[in-house]
Amino acid sequence: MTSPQRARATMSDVAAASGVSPKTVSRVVNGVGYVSAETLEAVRTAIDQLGFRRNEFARQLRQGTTATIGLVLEDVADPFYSVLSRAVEDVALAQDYLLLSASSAEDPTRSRRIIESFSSRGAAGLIIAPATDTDSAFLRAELDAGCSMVFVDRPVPGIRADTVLADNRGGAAAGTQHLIARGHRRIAFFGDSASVYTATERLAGYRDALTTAGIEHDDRLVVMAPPHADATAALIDTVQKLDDPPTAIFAGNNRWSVVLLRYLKEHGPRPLPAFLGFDDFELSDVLDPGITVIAQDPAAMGQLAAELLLRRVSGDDRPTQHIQLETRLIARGSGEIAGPFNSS
Amino acid sequence: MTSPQRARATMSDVAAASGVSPKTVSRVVNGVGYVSAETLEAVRTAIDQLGFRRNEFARQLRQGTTATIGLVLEDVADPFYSVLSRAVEDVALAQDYLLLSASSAEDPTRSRRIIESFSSRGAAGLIIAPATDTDSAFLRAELDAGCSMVFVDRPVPGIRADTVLADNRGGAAAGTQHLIARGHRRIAFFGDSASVYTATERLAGYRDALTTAGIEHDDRLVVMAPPHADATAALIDTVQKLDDPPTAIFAGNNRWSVVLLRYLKEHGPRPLPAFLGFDDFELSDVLDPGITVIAQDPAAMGQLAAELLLRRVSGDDRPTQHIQLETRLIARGSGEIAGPFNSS
DNA sequence: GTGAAAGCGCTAACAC
DNA sequence: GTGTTAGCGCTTTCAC
Repeated sequence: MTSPQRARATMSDVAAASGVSPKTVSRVVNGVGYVSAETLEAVRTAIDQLGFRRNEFARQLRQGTTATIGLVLEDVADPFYSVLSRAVEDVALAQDYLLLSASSAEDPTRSRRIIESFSSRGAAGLIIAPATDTDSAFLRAELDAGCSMVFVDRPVPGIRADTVLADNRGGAAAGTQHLIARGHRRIAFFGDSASVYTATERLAGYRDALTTAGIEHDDRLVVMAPPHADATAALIDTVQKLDDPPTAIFAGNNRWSVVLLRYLKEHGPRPLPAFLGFDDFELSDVLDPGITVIAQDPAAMGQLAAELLLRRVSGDDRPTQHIQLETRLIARGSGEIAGPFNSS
Repeated sequence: MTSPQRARATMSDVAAASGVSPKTVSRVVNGVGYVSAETLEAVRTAIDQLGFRRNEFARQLRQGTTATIGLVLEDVADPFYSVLSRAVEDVALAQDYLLLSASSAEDPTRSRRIIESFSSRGAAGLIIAPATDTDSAFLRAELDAGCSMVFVDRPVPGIRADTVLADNRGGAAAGTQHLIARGHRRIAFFGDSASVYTATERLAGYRDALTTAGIEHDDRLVVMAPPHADATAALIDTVQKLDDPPTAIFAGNNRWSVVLLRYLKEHGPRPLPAFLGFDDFELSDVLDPGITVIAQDPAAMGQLAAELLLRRVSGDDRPTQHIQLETRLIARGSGEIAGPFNSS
């Protein structure tokens, strides 16, 4: 049983032990300024002996800022965000920043609480995938207080800050067009709640493609709801049991893809309808047929956002940047099932 | 253009604005001690007006601790850990704790750096999925310095601290037994590097079951390697091309499951061998056949660890606890493919 | 119910 | 090259 040495050594302790002033210890610890090889050695020894570690609070209180950035997203357990999160972390750590992260769970109140905590803990900047209805006046106040922000995945209306977004509309249009080109005229679209930015953008892209192809819009083929609701089965059923059911399905995000694929396996019409999902996911290539997707690049999104933020934090005050990431269609089979009007 | 009010208001500012002393403001902010309704009102108004927010560093410098816990895991992008992470976060937030998290990437140096940062930022406690070869002397020093720790998924040899682990050995034995019962005698095992605790435990469970059934161990059927290596295809090939190839495959973790299933889809012998994976994963039920797994419960692991840690942090000093979570076999089809010696 | 004084551990500014 | 002084913003202690 070692007796726990409750009190951490301070710089003064180290200074006393090595016969120099606290300031010299500070110089050694931070590698700033000149220190003679001799005293350096003495101080280092004392540091090791006492197990000294710099007290970050004191340092930060003095300096007013921290090498910490905050990440707020909808749910770390969602693969899209967990990959993004890891990318942010890697950039942060490479520049000696630490990452605070939390899931807003799409709850504006929780989201605000998180942002306040991060901010009052001196996060130098924040990367935010804003929850729907995030209070923008509040965010603006934070921005004005000098807290840099980069928004990922979704913008906040009325907030001037850097954004890194995917080309949701263009990607969804390309996906829909892909299905149309294979003879589909009745294409169902399942997206998240209409209040979610990405969902609405993707729906718009879907509609763009239908319009371009001169296909009538049938609202009964469109479902906009959170995919984790228990009601999903009923929603899907309603669409599938139309007199004129869809011959192709477009899933608006990876959560919907999973729910729909599960449904199709159990209750799906045979032969299976064509299927295309927005956002790639693990095992999409292992399913049979492989799932055709409009792939986003969450790692790139996280990396770019982190780099942008860290530049801002270090004083870059160039005009607000809006980065749009291209999406990429990956054909694996499910989206290449021909529709009834296929003429090829 | 609102001019950014660079400096946040302090308690003194609020005190001055409302004509009281800083200490009274402190009482109001922290809801401690008695304050007359009148002054309370005045102080609150000043706080809102000035946009005051308590400076956590100063508070923490004074108090010596923070309502923050740190989480160190292998990789947040791994679904097992991302689910665990979310569970920890929910428990933490519910008790007004913030979560610092970082991925060790199985690198003991990175891991140590992360733990040091967390600790010197005053994390009240840490939840750690220790990287292999984590320096235990270092951890012990941290523990002695008063930083509570709970280890999840893996223990650290020689460290006395709470652990929350899955029944890796028992689960793997049950899985192997399941395959044996269906007539398999040649069962391949693909696990992570032998240096990884869970990998070795699961291998031991696999061997337990073979021994119990009186089946000879064939080391050529055992692969222990990190599943993200580029060499996986070659490793799998070697096993598959044995004169007497396996009729069943046991994947030692979800990363290996994905790699193996991808291989089997493309190059697998037909009919497919039986397949069983340790740890459940998304879409395991949507694949055809559904993938039989030994399911762990990462959310429960995270929740229990967080609750345990927060109790420790609040002064609970009962003896070290070791929680073992049962695993659960979920039969979905892939593990029920009969082997050549099936007699049922 | 409220205030004054001191100090947490560090570093910026300046002196030597 | 190294030391001194002062103070970051808060809370603890104790006095009123």
